[in-house]
Amino acid sequence: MRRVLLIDLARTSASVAADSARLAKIGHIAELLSRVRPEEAEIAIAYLSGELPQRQIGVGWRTLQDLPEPRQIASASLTRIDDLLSRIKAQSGPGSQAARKELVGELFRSVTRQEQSFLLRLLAGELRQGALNGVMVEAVAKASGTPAAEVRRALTLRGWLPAVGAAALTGGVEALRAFHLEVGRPVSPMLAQSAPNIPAALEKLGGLAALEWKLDGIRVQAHRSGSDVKVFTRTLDEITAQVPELMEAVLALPVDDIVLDGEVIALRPDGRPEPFQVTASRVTSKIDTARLRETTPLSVFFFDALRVGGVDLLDLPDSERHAALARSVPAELITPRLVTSDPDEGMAFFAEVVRRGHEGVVAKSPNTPYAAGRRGAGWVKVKPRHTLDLVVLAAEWGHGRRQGKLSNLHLGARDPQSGDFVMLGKTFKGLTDELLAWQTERFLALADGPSDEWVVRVRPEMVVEVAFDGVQRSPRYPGGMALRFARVLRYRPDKRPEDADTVDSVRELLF
DNA sequence: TTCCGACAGTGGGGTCGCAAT
DNA sequence: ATTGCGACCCCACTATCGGAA
Repeated sequence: MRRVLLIDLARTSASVAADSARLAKIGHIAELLSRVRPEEAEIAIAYLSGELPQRQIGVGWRTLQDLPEPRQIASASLTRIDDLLSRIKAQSGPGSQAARKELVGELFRSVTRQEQSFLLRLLAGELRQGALNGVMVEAVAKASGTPAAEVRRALTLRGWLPAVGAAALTGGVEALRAFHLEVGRPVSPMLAQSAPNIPAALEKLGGLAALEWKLDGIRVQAHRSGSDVKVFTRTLDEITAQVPELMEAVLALPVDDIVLDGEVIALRPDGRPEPFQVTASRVTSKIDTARLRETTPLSVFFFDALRVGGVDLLDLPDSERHAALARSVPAELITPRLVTSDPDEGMAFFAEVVRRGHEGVVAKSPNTPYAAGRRGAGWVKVKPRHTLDLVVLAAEWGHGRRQGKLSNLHLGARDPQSGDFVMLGKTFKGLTDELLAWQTERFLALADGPSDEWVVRVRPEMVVEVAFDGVQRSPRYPGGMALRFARVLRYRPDKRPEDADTVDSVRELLF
């Protein structure tokens, strides 16, 4: 059988994009995977799910501009492309950006137009074929003749689908079952769905739930084997060196073979949380950590135990994992928690958490095992929600399925002194297709002032009700503040711009 | 037949490190 | 010294498909 080349992936990707049915997408990918050589399976799975074996190679939209003309004959092998991407990633030091650009040029010169299109979307991180990890799990299962649940389980434990998929294709279900939690290698973290309030969250979980403080910090997964500690983020990147406080806390535990899940956060001396920006800055700074921990110390709160004393706990229910956590970690390092089925008790807990300045509450089903991905809504987060009536100052043309529609709105609050509007951020969220069509027409009619290729400025007449999580300090916007996670609730045709909320009322929410 | 869980897509603000200017 | 880019922290919401009910 002919060797699978890059052009075959590009064609498969085009077929996947052309069919909207998920089963058809899975069929196209599985067909290709069944033909790929074992030594190139990992590359094929990575590319077709929008990832690179190198993860990141330091190439973004800017480096991908002004690409050379394609060649006519497709011949590029997956191994050759993979080698080139590794060389691109390896560039560093002075001259590296020019060298990367040169190698990217070499890469694109060596492939056809269809391959260029595929590589461009792949490297830009926008495959837009309607298939990523979720579809690829099913495709791997189909091509390897293994149950999707086994693929999913191995993915949770290994955290990297191309490796799991390659193992399934060569070794079948036995190879999948050989994946275990490995201390020092991060597992895919369990994520939460959301609910508007505590009663809704309790109902989603079937009545009884463990409620925990939701801290606005950085998710951490801590692994300890003997005196060796490693700490990983939600995307499985290692940050051990940036969080010495966490390392020391884990080393002080009485158990030396342990994997914990939790959150690091910078707290003020009075125990209230610093703004998220402070925690994020502290955790990402790699220079002078010793001095930073004096000025901005980190606290850690664990909420789950994946392994204690050499025993894996992932498949146990939450209540048992938490009991194991409580036995091996001192109480002051455990996220405060209340088990209840009483909505009133739950709402009082929520109110108290918010009063203390924290982000909200995560409700957890006591029966749920630790699982990333599709195994139901075991965790549900609840956060308070603010709303404002703001004025649309401009709108940006959308991309992809929003092409040709005005999508992203510039939002302004009224300045009572000047009578002008002060921009507080943008949002594209909460808009239905119907609303997108309507606002495109409406804003083109309101167009006014200097518009460019992307931004259409409009007369400040439309009032829109916006929900958001909070107000943060901004170095970018003129008022010095910006909305966090803004989304549209509805337009307010009954309101005039003079009725919109003022910058002063927004400033009151900034602390 | 209808309902609902899971996915993919569409982008948001902020900060860092690094290389180029 | 400043600016631009890439990467990665945090993330909400809608449309769609297809299995569950």
